[in-house]
Amino acid sequence: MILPLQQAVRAALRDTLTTLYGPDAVPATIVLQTPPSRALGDLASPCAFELARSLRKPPRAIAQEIVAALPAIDGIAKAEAVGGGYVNLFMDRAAFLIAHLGNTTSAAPSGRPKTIVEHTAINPNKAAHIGHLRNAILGDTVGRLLRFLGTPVEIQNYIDDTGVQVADVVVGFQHLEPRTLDEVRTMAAGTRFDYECWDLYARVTEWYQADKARLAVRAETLHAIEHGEGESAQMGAVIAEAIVRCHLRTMARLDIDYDLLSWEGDILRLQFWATAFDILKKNGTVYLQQEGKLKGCWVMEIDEDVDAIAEAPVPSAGDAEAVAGETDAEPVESEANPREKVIVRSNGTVTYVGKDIANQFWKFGLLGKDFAYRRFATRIHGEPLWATTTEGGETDHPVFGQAGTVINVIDTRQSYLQKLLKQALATMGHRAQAEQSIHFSYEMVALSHKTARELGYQGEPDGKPFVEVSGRKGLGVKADDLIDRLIEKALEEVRKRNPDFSEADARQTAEAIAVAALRYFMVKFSRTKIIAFDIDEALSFEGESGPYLQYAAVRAGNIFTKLREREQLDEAAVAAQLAGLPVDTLAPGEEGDALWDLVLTCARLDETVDSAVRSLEPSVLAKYAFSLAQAFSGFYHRFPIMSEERRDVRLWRAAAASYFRQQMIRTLALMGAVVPGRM
RNA sequence: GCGCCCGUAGCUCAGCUGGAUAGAGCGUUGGCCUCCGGAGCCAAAGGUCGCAGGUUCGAAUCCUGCCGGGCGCACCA
Repeated sequence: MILPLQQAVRAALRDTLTTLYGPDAVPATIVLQTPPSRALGDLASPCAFELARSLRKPPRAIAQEIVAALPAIDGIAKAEAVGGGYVNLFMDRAAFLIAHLGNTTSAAPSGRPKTIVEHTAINPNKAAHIGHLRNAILGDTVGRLLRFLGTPVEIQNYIDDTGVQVADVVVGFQHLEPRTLDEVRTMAAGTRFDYECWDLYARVTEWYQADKARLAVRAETLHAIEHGEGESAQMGAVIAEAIVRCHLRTMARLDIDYDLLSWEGDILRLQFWATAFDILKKNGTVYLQQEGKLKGCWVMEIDEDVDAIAEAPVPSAGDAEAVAGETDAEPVESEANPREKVIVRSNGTVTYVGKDIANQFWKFGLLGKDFAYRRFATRIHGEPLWATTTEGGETDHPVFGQAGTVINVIDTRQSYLQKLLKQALATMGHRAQAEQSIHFSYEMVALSHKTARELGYQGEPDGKPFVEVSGRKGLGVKADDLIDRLIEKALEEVRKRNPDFSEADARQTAEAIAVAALRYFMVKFSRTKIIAFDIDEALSFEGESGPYLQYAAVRAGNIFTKLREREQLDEAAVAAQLAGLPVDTLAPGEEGDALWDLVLTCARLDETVDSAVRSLEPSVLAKYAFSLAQAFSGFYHRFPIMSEERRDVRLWRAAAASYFRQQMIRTLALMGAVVPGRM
């Protein structure tokens, strides 16, 4: 909300500097910052420091000249030269609060093209775990942030239904259990099919390890699935679809859902790859290697300096899952010949990179082909969830794809391949799309040693600071287990504090708290930080946590509950009465500064979202949310409202509380959390 | 070997495009519930910002080189 004001201030400063010192002296960008305390002002410019050298004058003198020459700015009450040479500006407090209270209009729909955000993309062969939660929560939050700014967003979830991971579970059912297709169908209809597959998948991994020759079974099965042949393929389809529905249920618990599920099988069957392959061959990006160990493969040369293509990282699609290497990693490659990446194997099958290129082409509307679409399920708020399909489908589907920007949420271990993808796009002449292909990368979620031990993991003490989650080994915290434990813990607290709650109310409140706790936890670390997941830390509802944010908002709400009971005053009435009040309460001084500090913090939501989107860093919003709650909690304890006798003071304080509640509700909504009535 | 990421208080992390005494949570110590809910508030203790150079009026922040740790560099996804 103070963004427009900042623009006005910058413009005024620029004009003033030009008048005083000539156009050459004006810095390219006028830096504005926030003074460390409200008593020092609301906005500060250190421009006098920059000018000091060229003007050969002390910064303080320059600051004074600027202040004297600065024209009146709407919304700014006064300017001062402070300290060694800062130009500090003070806002008109009362006018600002009155103007912003109750104003929750977010950015108007911009004319910007659609942004596709692809996230989740869990292999449909087992239950979701905490690593997948980080992906989905980050992706969902980015989508919300973009929408807040008025950008049209399409959320996609890529389903790798034809990969080895599904094949492995098919192998498990066919060779370890063994089960018939019908038996698997029956199991798949159960509620915890994803958990059953979790265990089976781990057993299959052990089965392979016991005898490497068994890997041939996997190869056969994978081939059958890729070609849609026989019972293996049917079983794979049954498994994938059932597991996807499990994942959707899990994510829905966190208020995460999707516009479209794109199935890899459809990409294969519709031969999206063949189309992309033609283009790649035609311009030489991909060529047939005639000799060496890659003889017979279609390969792409790897440009070591891919970053030259664009600033932003890379695009992709595909599965965000790491497959733990089962053979020892062979680091260095052999000869010094240019490095090549296999796109089509010598047996004619396409690698992940190839499929990804085709998918990325489609997302930008560059493929000249489209999927058919079917209704797959009903979304959380009632709209249909669409899925791609190969043939038939329904005609009344929305337009999918054709985005201006594509953000793929995939963990950082895939950065190398994402780079290749981006390079491929650029090489094929789609520079703009290459630049708008953004790899939203984040570090993995591992387990703290303590939590790993609690899960029964007795690994060799390898000295590493954390234990890696591994779907293959079945080592990890399942998403639903974690959510259940969070709800359980929240329920205990809610019952203790609200013995009068009905069972349903208590349950609903506990769920809201659990969601806030989990989502805040996953978003509060910056993307580049490895989360060593610790169950006790995640279950904490104190300090920097989601429930702390909700609690602050609930308390603000309680104030208005009381005001309504005792004075028939609601938030709108408070806002309406401010205009005629004396403004002494807001005047500089202990209370005025504290109250104003809270108001100004509340006002920073818009610029915070802006900054979070520009840096693609949701933790910026989380940190803001926490500081917002802290600001209110401190204020709440220092300045009581109900017991304050002076009417004007009481109303100004109530106005600040109301503004806080409004902004905290919006902030939490951006993080997919709600504020319960009581907690 | 090459590439990317991390290294800030005992622990986990913030620190925006360089700027005013380096912040928070947890933990520790000590206070605060006849008064809008203690999932809270206040206070104290605790830091060579990995190391060394450089740029700058000014560096946790930018550049270079080291040191320590993680990840990646497959005809796997």
